[in-house]
Amino acid sequence: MFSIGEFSKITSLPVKTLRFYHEQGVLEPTHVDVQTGYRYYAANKIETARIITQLRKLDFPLGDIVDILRCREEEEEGEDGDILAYFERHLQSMQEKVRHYREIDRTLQQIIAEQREAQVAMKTTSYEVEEKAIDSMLIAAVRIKGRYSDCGQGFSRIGRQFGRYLCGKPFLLHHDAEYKEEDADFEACMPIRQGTSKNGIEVRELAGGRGMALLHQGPYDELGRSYEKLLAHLKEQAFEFVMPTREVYLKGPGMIFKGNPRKYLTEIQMLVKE
Amino acid sequence: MFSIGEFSKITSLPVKTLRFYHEQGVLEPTHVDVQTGYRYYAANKIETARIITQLRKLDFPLGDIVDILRCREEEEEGEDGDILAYFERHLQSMQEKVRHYREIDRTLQQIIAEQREAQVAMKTTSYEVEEKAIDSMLIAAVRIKGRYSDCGQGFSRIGRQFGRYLCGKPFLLHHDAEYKEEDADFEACMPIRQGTSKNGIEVRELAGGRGMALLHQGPYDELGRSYEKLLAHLKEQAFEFVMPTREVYLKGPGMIFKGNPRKYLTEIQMLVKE
DNA sequence: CGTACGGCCTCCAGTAGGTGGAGAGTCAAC
DNA sequence: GTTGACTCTCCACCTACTGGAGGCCGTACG
Repeated sequence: MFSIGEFSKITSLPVKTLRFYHEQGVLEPTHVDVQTGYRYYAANKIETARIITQLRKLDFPLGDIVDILRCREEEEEGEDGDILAYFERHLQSMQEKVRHYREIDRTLQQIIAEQREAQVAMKTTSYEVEEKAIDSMLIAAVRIKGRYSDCGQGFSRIGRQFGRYLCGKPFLLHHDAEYKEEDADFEACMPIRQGTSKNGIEVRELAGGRGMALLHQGPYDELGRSYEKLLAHLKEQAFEFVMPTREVYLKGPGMIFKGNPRKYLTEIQMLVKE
Repeated sequence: MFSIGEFSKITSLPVKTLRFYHEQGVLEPTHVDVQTGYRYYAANKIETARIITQLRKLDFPLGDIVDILRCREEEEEGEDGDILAYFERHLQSMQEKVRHYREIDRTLQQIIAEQREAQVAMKTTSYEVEEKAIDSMLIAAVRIKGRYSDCGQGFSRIGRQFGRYLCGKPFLLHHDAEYKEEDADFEACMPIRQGTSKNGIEVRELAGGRGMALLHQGPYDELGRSYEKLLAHLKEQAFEFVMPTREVYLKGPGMIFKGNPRKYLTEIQMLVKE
């Protein structure tokens, strides 16, 4: 018979925990001194303690452990208990947790990447028209005819469908030559690594080329000023641009923080004829 | 200004939770009536509530949320806070959890598979010598010279190293022609899907062939009887066997339950010359 | 005028699996 | 006999809520 301290050293379970297990009926001492209340454990309890430790490492709830231990005792007499059922049920819930935390993990990574890119863009930026080569890319696109404010629904549909294949910033393709409030014709697009058209989302290769780009910092309703600046520059240099034009949302309202509109960053890109 | 009930409907946070958030200083009402104690929330609190909900969905602790919200308020004045640090730290702990639960998941699957196979073996078994073709297989093996009781260490070393690539029951290869107590020469082996030799564990292809096998039910110290039976059978049929012989542990003491030794199942296999 | 109802309040308890501490009793050795 | 190590019980604390009791306030109905 071991005192609680000795038994604690043998099983490497804290004394407090042993007392708690006694209270919960998970691991009862072999004998309790009626006078002093001292707990004493026989050697065969070591095996029980080992089993409990193993099951706890697998995150079994104490209640289940009690049941499983009871099953085990019955099983000694021959019949194969339904311990397996406990394990299968538990496996289910563990897989559930894996899914849950993986989902969170994925979302966090996305948020962090977004935030970091935005910070970099914030620092290395000059707000002047610059020429840049625009690569062709695979995109998922939803064509919308209506108001620009409806573009959010397009993006979230793409996000739901292709969430894990996204590989760049969302952007709009404008198919209207002039600004339209009510009946605009545009596409909400996201670059993706792979995928095929489905559920009204078109996946296609978007051609690149020689482009002129201007970064716009500030709220979206001030984009007009930047368009003006970019168009003026193109006219000055005698470039002719091709439709559609692109509006890339480098930093906008995040999925958690709306942020300060004065800090939103948008790049206007136009491909030019060579 | 909304009463707590109205605000609850807007934010889909239970009234109880709103009161709790007030108490914790996460989401304070705009105004509290001094007479009645009634809480009243202004419209701008809806956004705060949304952020809290989002962060809670990502399993952020309330304490962190308080800090993050404070950061956000400071950030309105311009400086980019260290919110990112919170996200990164949280990402770490979420990845930790994914690893943790994946590990549990893997172990549970293994236990369940083991248990199930053992049950099947238990039912379909005849305890007579039978001829069976033994396929060649890739194995991880640790050679041990000493006592048979040391084989457990070999298995656990292999388990740690190749845990996720295991694809069959553990077995021993006996290199001694006769039984030795003290100075036995044997290998602890596990079939694996892939891998290369390292850390004193040899990975190699183990040849198959025509074999004779006998199932043994009961504790290991009674294996001698089954060896006797198998050898008698071989002599009777004028077979000549080749070394090493194999002892496959179909059901033994599990990693959780030691189980009843009377129910242990071991298959003795010997390859014969043709 | 009395009361039933809905909304709101505070305070207390409980969840899972322990951990930490206070204050008091017990054991074995010197 | 005393010291120091050991053990006991009881209570509080952790997270993020949830549930319930008992009570206040204003309004509608009989």
